[in-house]
Amino acid sequence: MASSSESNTRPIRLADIAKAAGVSHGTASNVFSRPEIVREEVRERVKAAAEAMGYAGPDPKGRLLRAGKVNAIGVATTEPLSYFFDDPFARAIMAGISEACDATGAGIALVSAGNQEKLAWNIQSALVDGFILFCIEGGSRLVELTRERKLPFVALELGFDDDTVSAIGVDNVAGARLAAQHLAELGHRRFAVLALPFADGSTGLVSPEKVRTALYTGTRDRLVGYFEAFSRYGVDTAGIPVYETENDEASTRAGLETIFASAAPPTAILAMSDRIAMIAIEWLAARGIAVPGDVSVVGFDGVPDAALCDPPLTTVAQPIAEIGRRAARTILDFDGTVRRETLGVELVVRASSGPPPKTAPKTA
Amino acid sequence: MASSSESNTRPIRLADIAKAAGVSHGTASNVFSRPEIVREEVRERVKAAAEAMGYAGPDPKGRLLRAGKVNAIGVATTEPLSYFFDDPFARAIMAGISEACDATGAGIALVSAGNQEKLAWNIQSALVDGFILFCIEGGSRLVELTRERKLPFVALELGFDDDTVSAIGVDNVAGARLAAQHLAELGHRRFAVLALPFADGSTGLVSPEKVRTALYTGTRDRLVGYFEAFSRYGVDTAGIPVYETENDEASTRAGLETIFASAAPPTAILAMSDRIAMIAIEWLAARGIAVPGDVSVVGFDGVPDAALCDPPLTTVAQPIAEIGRRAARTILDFDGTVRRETLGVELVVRASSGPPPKTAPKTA
DNA sequence: ACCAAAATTTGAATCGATCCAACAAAGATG
DNA sequence: CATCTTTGTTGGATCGATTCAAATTTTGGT
Repeated sequence: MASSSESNTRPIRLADIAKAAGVSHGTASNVFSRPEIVREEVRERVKAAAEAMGYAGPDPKGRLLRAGKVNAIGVATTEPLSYFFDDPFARAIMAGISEACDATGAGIALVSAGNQEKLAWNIQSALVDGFILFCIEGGSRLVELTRERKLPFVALELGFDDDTVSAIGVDNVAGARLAAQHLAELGHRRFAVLALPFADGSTGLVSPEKVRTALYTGTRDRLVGYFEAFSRYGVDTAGIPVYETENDEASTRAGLETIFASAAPPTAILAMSDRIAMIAIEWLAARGIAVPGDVSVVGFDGVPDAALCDPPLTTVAQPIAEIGRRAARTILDFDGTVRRETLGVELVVRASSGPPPKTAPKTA
Repeated sequence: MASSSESNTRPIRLADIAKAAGVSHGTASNVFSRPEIVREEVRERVKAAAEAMGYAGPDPKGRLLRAGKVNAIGVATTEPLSYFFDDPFARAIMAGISEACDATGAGIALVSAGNQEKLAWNIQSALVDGFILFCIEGGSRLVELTRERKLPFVALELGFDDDTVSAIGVDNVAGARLAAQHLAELGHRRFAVLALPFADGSTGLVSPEKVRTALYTGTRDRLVGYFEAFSRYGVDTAGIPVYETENDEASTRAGLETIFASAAPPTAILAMSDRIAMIAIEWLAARGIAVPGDVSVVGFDGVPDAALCDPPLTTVAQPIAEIGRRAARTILDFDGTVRRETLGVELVVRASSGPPPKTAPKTA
C-alpha cells in the first residue's frame, strides 16, 4: 500500500496535479495565476488535487524563467555582508532603498564578497533585475564585473568619473567648501585634513601629484573644495597636512599621531567622513584635547550617529536616504538611459566646531 | 545592411553563440561551466563568439531552473523592509546571519510586507532555499504562509509553541527570573512590568486570564520568570501592574503614565525589551526621576545600544549574533528534521539598576 | 596500418512554469 | 436552423540553461 500517495521522492510539479485533476497543464496553471477565467467546478477540482498531493504552489523558479523579471534589486559591495547592518552610512542608504522597494513591492538581495573570485561569481549568479553598487574600495572592479551582466546598475558615491555608468552622488566640491569656509569664518587658520582613500591600499601624508592622479574623484573633489575655501581666506594650502586614511580606526589614529606631532598643530580638523571625525573626537578626548575648545572637528556625510556623539558633530550632511531612494528608483524605472545625478549637501553646525583658542592648544 | 548583426531586439542566449561558433550548446555550456574539459582551440572560438556578440554569460535564471538551488536564504518579517536596518535587535541578528552566509558564500534576500496580500505574494515568489522568520507581530500568519512553500524555515524568538516548526530562541523564564531576582536582591519590593504584546493589537494593563491565554509564549514566559522570582522573595505578584505595550514609544509612554499615576509608584521597572527600557529611561529623565536613584530599570535583549545609553542599561543579554548564526546554519545545513534550540541568557549589570531610594520617589 | 583507450563533442531530455493560437461547447441572434 | 458570440479548455512552444549517455575524434602502442 501507499505506492502512489507517498510523494517521498521528488517535489510535485504543476503537471502532476494537472494529470491528477484530469485537466491540461494550461488550465492547471490558470487555476493559480488567473483563477477567475476557469470554471468554478474545474477550479475546485484542481485545488482539491493540489491540496491532496501536497502541492506547494507554482514554483517561482519556473515562473521566473518564463516571466523574465525577478522583482528584486541587488545591492552589492566588496565589503562583507555585515557591512549593510553595521555601517551607519550604509544603513541610512539601505533605509532609503527599502522605502522605494516597499512602495513597489520589490525585494532586496544582498550581494557581497571580499574575495575576488567569489565576488565575481556572486555578481554573475545573483537573481536580480539590476544592481546598486556601493563603490567603496575596489569600486572599479565591482563596476566592471557588474557591467558584464548587462543589467541596469547604478553606482553610489561616484567613485570615478566614467560617464557611461549611471551614478548618484553629491556635490563634493561644494560640500567641502562649506565645511572649510565655516571653520575659516570662525577664525581658524591652521588646518589638517583627514582624507578618504585616494587610491586602493595606501595611507599616509599625500603629495600634490597624488591628489592630481587620485583614483577616487570623490576624495579629490572634497579636497578641491577645502582648498578653494582656504585660498579665498588667504590660507596657504601648501602648508596643510593631508593624511590619507582607510576610513577606519587604525589609519585615522595614525594620521592624528602624525598631524599632532607637528610643532604647530592645527586648530581645526576637516574629516572626509563622519566616521573619521568621530574617531578623531575620541582620540582627542583621550589626550585631553578639548573639542571644540582646543581643536574643532568637522565631518562629512551626516549619518544619524553624528548627532548623538559627544560633542555632537558639525558635518556636511548628504541627503542619504534620498540617495538610496533615487538609486532604487533608477533601477526600478530603468529606461535604458545613463542617469547621473548630483544632489546638494547642507552644512549642519553642531557643537564640535567653534572659534580657535586664544593660545595655541597642547601648550600646557 | 545590418540585418542579422544588429542584436537590438532580445538578449543573446547561449544557443546563439553556440550556433555562431559552430558547436553544440552542450559544448558552449561547458565552455562557461567547466572550461577545462573543452579543447583549447574550441574554447577560444566560443569565447570569441561570445565576446563578439556581447553575450552576458550564462543567465542565472536558466541555470537556476536546472540546478534547483538558489544559494540564498530569505529573511522575512511583517514589518517594512527598513526594519532590518533600523531595529537594533534585528540588526544584531542580521549580523549573525551575515556571518554564516559569508562563510558559505550564500546570499541574503530580504522579504517583507505589512500588507497581508503582498506578504503572501512575496513569500510565495521569493527565490530562496529557505526562510528565517522574524516572528514579531503576526508571527503565526507568517509561519502559515511560509509553511505553504514547503521549504526549510526556522522561526526566531519562539513566538508560539508549535513543535512542528523549527525555532531558535532563548530561555525566557530563566532570563526573566534573573532580572527580577537582581532587583529583589538590591532591595526592591515595589515593581512594575512593561510587557511585550501578549496578543495582536491590544495594549493596556493585563489581567491574569489574559496572561494565561497569551498568544505569544515568549511574552508569557518572561512574565512567568518575573513572577517566580517575586514569589521567592515574598512579593505579592497580584499587586504588580503589568502593562502590555507594542514595543514602541507611544504605548510605552502610555504605560508609564498609567503606572506612575498610582499612589505607590514602583521603585523598579522590568521591561521586556531594551527598546522599552530605553524609552522608559528617557521618559523618567524627562520627568526628573533619577535612574537608578529613584527608579531602577532592567531591560531584556542585550542590544549593543543598551551599553551606550545614559545611564547604561542593566539587561538580560541574549546571544543575539549566535541566534542569527544558528538560524542561518539551520537553513544552510537543512537535514529534514525539526530543530528547536533554546539558548542561555546572561544578566548584564550596568548603571540603570541600584538599591531603592530610602524615601519613596516622586514625593517631592 | 590497425585497434583499444582516452579525450572531446553531440544532441536529446530535463528543470517548472506561462502564454497563446486554436478549438469546443454553450448561448444569443436573425 | 444557421451563424455569431461568449466562455472555457487544450496542447504545443518557449523561457535559458545543464546534464549525460552515446557518438566521434585523437592519441598511443605495436
